[in-house]
Amino acid sequence: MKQIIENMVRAAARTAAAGGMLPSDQVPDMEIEVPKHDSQGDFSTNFAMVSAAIQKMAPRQIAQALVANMEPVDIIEKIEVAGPGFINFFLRPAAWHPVVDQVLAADDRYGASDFGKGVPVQVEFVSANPTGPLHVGHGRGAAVGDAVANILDFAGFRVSREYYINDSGRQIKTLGTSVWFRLLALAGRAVDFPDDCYQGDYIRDLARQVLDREGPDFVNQKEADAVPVCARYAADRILGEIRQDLTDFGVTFDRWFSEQSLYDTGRLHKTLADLKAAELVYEKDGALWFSTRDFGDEKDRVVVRSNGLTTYFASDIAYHQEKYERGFHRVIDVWGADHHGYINRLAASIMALGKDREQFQVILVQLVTLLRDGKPVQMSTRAGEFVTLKDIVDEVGRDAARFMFLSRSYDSGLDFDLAVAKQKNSDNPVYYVQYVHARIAGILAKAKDQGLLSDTDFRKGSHLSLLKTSEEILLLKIMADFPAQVEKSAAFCHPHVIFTYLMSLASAFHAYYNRHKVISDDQSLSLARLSLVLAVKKVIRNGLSLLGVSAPERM
RNA sequence: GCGCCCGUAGUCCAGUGGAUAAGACGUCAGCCUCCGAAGCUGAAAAUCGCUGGUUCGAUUCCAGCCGGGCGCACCA
Repeated sequence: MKQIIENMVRAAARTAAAGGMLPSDQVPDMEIEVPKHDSQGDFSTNFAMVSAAIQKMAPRQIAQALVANMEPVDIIEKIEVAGPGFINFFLRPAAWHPVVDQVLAADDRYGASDFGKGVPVQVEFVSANPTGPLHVGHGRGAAVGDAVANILDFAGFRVSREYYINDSGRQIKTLGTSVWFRLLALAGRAVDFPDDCYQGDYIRDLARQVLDREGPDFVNQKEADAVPVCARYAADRILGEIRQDLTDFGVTFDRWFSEQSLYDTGRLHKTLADLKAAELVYEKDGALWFSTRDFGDEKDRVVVRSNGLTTYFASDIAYHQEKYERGFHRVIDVWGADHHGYINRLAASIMALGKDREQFQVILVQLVTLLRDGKPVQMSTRAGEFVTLKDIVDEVGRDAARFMFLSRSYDSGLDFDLAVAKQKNSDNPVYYVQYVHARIAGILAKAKDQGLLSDTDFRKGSHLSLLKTSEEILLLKIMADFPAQVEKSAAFCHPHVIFTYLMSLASAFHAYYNRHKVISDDQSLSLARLSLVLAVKKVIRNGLSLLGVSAPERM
């Protein structure tokens, strides 16, 4: 549609220049956009304003000259010059009717595109340490990462979802120590539980399991031998629960990547060798430093400590290098906002190893503040005081939780009030959208009872010209806009664009529903309207599915 | 001190250069003999944090302030 109008404008500019009504035939960087108000037409262009400098004429005069030389195509009802020099195009209802057939034909692919041109993209998200259950913050990251992956996939990228398991290093050792000490206490030994260990009840449960498994003699092991056993067992169990919680949240991964495997396969070693060969590292104070400063970082970073151990940063460099070697052209990491200080060094290392800055992107998800009756809930993983993702899914449901997490830009902090989210009835926006789907399902069921529906009825589209009320035209316009919204959402990796879109489509439908009867004595009109609402139902479903939210037939 | 994110109605927020700043919650006034009222219609409510700059045009871009959140390890 925009293309048609742009072509008309370009043609008019040529004609006007040839006829001497415009000094120049130069076409500037104009935009065809959808105005905010109905009174400003269906589309408008700023051609005249951006041409003022070139043409050396007042914008309104340019606009008049252009309109005088325009040959409107048949879907155009009228063209006006307005405001400072906008040219507004008003379309006939018939211009919008084809969208119904487009939706019905494309079905669950309506809105999909080849925008991404099959470029392989990896989205790595959640990647929580297997030292405790997932909490609310992880939930938001999971919802965002999964939705971004869905949207990119729908927009024509080749997407792979990955979870990076930090199963090596100090936190895992701390986990093992925590379990070990709880285990000793269970066995009746007098121990001082270290302050820097994890204190949650789940540690006690794990200790009990290890004790049952290993037998009573296990307490006589040396700490150095026992801790790794505890650590491995605990990490495996916790990871299994994380996986289950994510599955229950509707999130699955194509691959779970182990940090430890970077050591085991020699990948990390190879990366360090590469860095040395490329002279990107140097020794100072007994440690090995990466000159990330040369690539935009504030300072250089240590990759091998003076005690000989590699840093977490070193694993991350190897891991990301490995990602690109697997063929991903773009890598997107979803992180909590508290890790933002880490972006520059990782980006620096990626650029140092020969990739473009654009190939690496971090989605920073701002903090979730969990509230209960308006008051913040204090949380600490170490102290074992937190509301888990599982708790939330159990309480408010998967759909409501996901919709809530995606309701606003991840650039903003989010207040998640359990008391409000628990209300399973009115206030939750997810029901507002799902209700549209269920309502339409009800209408279609009724139509079927009355024998109004058959497969062929929807294909012909011959009755669509009967759709001409303002509410119907609005629905058609909004549906026609869906592919563009998906593309925008994909281009910026912003799932909330889909949220906002769904709210506006739902609002338009509810208004229509209250004003007009879909099924009436007029069979042709009924068929046209049934086609319309069936299309709406499909678009709602497609949008919800991008956010990982179900579209129920009944509620 | 340095860096990142955010300042838009009483509250939560959408809006990456355009014409009258969108929606939700809350408030007020209405709508079910009729396809699901988890819905709809209407009203009141915003000097878009402040000051400059770029532009024909700035809530949007730039700079500097002010306020809030989060980071600044040879931890992960």
